[in-house]
Amino acid sequence: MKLLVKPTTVANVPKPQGCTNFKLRQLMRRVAQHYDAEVGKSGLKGTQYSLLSYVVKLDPIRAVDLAEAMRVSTSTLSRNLQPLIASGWIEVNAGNDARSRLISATEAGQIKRAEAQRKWRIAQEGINATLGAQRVLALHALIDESLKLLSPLESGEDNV
Amino acid sequence: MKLLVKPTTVANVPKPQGCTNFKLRQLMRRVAQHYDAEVGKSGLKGTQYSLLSYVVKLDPIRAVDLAEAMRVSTSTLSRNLQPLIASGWIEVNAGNDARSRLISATEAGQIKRAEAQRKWRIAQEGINATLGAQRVLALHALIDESLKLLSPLESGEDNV
DNA sequence: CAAATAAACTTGCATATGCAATCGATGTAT
DNA sequence: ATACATCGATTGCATATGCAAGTTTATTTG
Repeated sequence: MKLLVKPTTVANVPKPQGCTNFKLRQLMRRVAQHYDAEVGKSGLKGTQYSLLSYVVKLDPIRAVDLAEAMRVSTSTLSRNLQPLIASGWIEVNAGNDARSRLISATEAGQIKRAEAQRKWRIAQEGINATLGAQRVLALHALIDESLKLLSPLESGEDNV
Repeated sequence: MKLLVKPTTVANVPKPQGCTNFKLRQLMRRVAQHYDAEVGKSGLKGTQYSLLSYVVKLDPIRAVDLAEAMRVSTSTLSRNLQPLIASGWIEVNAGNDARSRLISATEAGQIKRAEAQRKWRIAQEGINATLGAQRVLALHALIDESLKLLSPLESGEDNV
């Protein structure tokens, strides 16, 4: 009996070939270009759109919390905020604590975000069309699962 | 009749939620950290390991061709080569053409690559273990398919 | 209360990334 | 042959990214 596809048992999974890191970067670069081409029409890079969107959604929020939500280092966040502050779309006000500050979206920022969101949707639908919704769904699911497995958002880690 | 799972027909695929661009970047950052932690022990960043590996494999190769193979812009490549040249792992020699140059790995570069590869393997196996080989395989396949669909490597585009 | 710790940000350093412009070398068409 | 287009590579500009170290403020401890 000749099987076209080997029966997949736990011990029978072929080893992945190639470097996950490199493959991810490759796709990320290509995808970023696609989004930038569309979202860029609003004056925002794709990354800036993501950041502004998170601020709008979580407004007002501390830098640490925003960094954790976006899973980016605080140092990166600190710097990535600058262009948006300079453009007047985001502002930083005093927090309860004298060391922390609260990040908010300005009036102009919310408007800009809404404008960019329309471009984003076009870009996203382009991806959905090119890759097929099914594939995009699978990719999203795989990414979400992988992130969970890789960084178990330590919350119940009181074990000492 | 109540279906637990909707039958999936072409017109019945739910729209993907969230931003593919952002999700990809999130995972890429996390994965890069994982590889850097291990490969870094050899003195190479994950990205530098990828670059050096490509040079070793395609040696000797022109910058344009290397950039296309790695799907990175020539400007990025031009700069990313610098640290490796400075470290003496890669060298650039004259090409046939007076404008082009040929990139090669030095003796030291090949040794360094072999050393880094051992670290890379550990990192990759860590990923395989954490995510599960099955999931990594699926992810790789999805990435490869997506790349093909997004950038049809124009080769047979002689239509004028 | 003073000293040691921890928390919240920021900064120096190094790298990654791409677009547009530039520069020199080739190739082509008239 | 000469003007124009192309190619191969680099550079200016702007952003993204993280680690480690530094600063200021708050909290915990002795």
